Amino acid sequence: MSVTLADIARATGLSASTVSRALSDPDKVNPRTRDRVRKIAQDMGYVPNQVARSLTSGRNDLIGLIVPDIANPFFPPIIKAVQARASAKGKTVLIADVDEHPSDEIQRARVMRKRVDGLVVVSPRTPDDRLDQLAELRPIVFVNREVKGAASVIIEDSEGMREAVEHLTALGHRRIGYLNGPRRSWSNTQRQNAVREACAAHGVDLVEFGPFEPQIQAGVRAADLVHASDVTAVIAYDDMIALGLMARLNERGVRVGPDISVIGIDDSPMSGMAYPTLTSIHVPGSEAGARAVDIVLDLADTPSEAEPAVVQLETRLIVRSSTSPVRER
Amino acid sequence: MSVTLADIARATGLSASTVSRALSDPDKVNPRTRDRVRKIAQDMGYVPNQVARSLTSGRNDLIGLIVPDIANPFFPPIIKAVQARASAKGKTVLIADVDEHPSDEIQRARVMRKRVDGLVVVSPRTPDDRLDQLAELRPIVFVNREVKGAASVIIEDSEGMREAVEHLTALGHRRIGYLNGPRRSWSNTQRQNAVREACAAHGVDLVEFGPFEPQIQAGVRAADLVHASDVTAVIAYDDMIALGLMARLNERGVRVGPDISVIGIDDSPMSGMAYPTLTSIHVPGSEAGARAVDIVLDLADTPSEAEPAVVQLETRLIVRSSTSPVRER
DNA sequence: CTACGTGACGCAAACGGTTGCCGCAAGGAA
DNA sequence: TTCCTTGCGGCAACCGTTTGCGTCACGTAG
Repeated sequence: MSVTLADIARATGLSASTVSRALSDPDKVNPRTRDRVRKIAQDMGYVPNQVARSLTSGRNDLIGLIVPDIANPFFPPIIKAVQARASAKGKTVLIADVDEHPSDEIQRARVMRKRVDGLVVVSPRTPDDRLDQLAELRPIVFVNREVKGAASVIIEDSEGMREAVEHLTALGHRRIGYLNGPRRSWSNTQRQNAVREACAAHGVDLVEFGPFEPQIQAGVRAADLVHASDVTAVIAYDDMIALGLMARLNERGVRVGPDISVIGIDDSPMSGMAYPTLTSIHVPGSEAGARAVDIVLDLADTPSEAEPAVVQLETRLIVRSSTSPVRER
Repeated sequence: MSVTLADIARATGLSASTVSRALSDPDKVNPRTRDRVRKIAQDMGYVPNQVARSLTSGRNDLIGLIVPDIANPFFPPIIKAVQARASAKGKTVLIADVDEHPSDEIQRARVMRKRVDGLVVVSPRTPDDRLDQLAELRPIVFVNREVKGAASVIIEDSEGMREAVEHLTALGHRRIGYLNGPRRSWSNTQRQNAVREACAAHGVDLVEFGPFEPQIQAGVRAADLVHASDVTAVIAYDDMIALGLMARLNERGVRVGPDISVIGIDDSPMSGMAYPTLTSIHVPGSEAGARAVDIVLDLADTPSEAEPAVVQLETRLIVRSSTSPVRER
C-alpha cells in the first residue's frame, strides 16, 4: 500500500521513533540525520497517516462544523470563513448539515467528538436543554446562540434593528410589519425582541406575521398577508423571506420601494442583486465564523476552567432601494 | 476520560473482542449476550472511537469533498446533496474549499487520503495533468470534469445550450452574445463549444465576451461591454455573471427582457427571485452530487479494475421572463 | 583516569478498536 | 459411549504513530 514510518526507518537504517521525531519534532534529533530522513521521506512519497497520528496524540487537525442548512445563503459565508481560518491553522473542516432538524445534532456531535479538535455549532433552532448536553462536548463554541457556561460568538441584532426602525420612521412610516422566523429560532426571539423595543422606543405600531421558515417560498406566502394588511413597511426575519416577499409583490404589481418598503436581515450577496436592491441589516457571518474558529482552537490548546469567552458582534443597516418615503394612501 | 471497549468488557466480564462483535457484528455472538452487552454499553454511554476503528478496519465513514468556492451559489446544492446522500449511508463529509486555487487540491487530497473512504472532487479549473495525479488517489470521482481512467459524473451542457439558442432564435434574435467563464475552466470550454455549435446550426451570429470570473461583479463589468455592442441577447457562463449583468443593465435603464434578453446557466435558486426572473439552463447539481457519492462508495466497496463509471446528466432550459421577442431597433 | 553530564537514538508501551484463529463445551449422530 | 460438528467467546496480533524512558558513546571537568 502506502509508505509508512517503518518503511522509512528501514530505508534509513534508523528506528521508527527517530524518524517520527525527525519529521515532527525537529529539535530532538541531530540536524544531519533530520535532513537525511526528510529527504528520503520526501523521495519515497511519505504521507503521514493522520488516523494513526490522531490515535496516539489526541490531536486531529480537524474541526467539526454543524450547520442547519448549507443551501441557505446565510451560511456559506460562515462556512467559508470557518474553512479559511481553519485552513490557515492547518486544520480541515468536518461538516454536518442537519437539515434544520435539531434532533440529529447531538447524535452527530457525539460521533464527531473524538474525531475533531473542537466543535463549532450554528444552531438557531435547537431547544436550550438539548444544547446543554451539547455544551458538554468541549471544546465547543456556539455561533449566534448564547449557552450558559459555553463559549459563543453572538450577533447582537439590536443595534441594526434599531437603525432599521429609525430609518423607516425617518421615511415617515408609522405602522410597520415584522415577519417572524421559525417558531423555535433563537435568532428570531432576539430579533423579535429587538424590533419590539425599537418600535416602542420610536412610538410606531408593530404588526407581526408568521412564523415563517427561512425560505423563499415562505416569503412568497407572506407577501399576500402583508399586502392585505395596512402596514407601509416590512422587516423580514431574513433575506430569503424578504426576497420571496419582493418577488411576489412585484408579480402582483406592487412596487417595492414606492408602494411598500422592505428590509431584510443578513445582507446576503443577493440583496444587492435583487430588484429593487434590498435594504438589509448586515450580519457579520464571516467574522463570526472566523472568531469561532479562533476561540475553539484556543480552547483546545488551553482547556481552562475559566468562564468561557463570549464575543459580541454588531449589526448595522445597509440602505439600498427597497426602502422609500411612505406613500400617501 | 470516556468509556472504552475495555471498560465494557470489564463491566460485563467478557473480553473486548466479544464486546466488539456484539456491537458491530451482531450475528457472531449469542443473542442474549449481545443484548446484554448492548444494554450495558448504552447505560455506560459508550461511543465507539472512530479514530481507533479506522486505524484497524480501514473504514472511515467519511467522504472527502473538494470544491472551489462554497460561496458560489452553484455549489451549496451540490454540497447539500453530497452531505445528504452520505448521511443516508452513515458517512460524514470532510470538506475542503480550495478557494478557486487549484494548486492546493492535490496537497489537500493527499492529506485527506487516509482519512476518508473516498473523494469527490469538483474541480473546474485544475489543469488536466494535475488531475491525473489526483486520479491516482482512488477511490475518487470527479464531478463535471472528464478525467481519463477515473470515474466521473459529467453534466452535458450541449442539450440545454441548444435549447437556449433555439429559444432565442424563435424569439427572433439573430445576433447573440456569450459571456465566457474563467479562462481555464473545463466547464467553460464545454459551454463555449456547445454555444458555438448551436449558433452555427441555427445560423445566428455569435459574439463572445470575456473571460469573466464567476462572480457578480464580473457580470456588472460585462454589462457595459454588452450594452456597447449590437447583440440583442446574451447567454452568460453562469447565473452569477447573469445576475450581475442584469443588475447593472437595470441600473443603466436598460430593460432586461424587452430591450435585451439574458440567459443564465445553473438555474440557481436566485434565478427565480431576480428581476426580471432569469431564464436559465438548469444544471442538475444536486443529482450530480448524489450520484457522485453513490459511485465513490461503490468504488470503495468493490475496488474493481474495470473501466470506471462515467455518468452523464442532461441540462435543460427553464424559461422565465428575462427573455423576450427581439425589439426592433 | 574516573566520573558525570549530555546529546542522539532505540525500545517498547501505549492509543482503542478489529479480526483470524483456536479452544472449549454442548448437542447430535452413530 | 464416543466422535464429530457447530456455536460461542477468548487470545493475541495488528493498524501506524507518538512518547516516556533507558542506553550508549562521547566529551569535559575534576
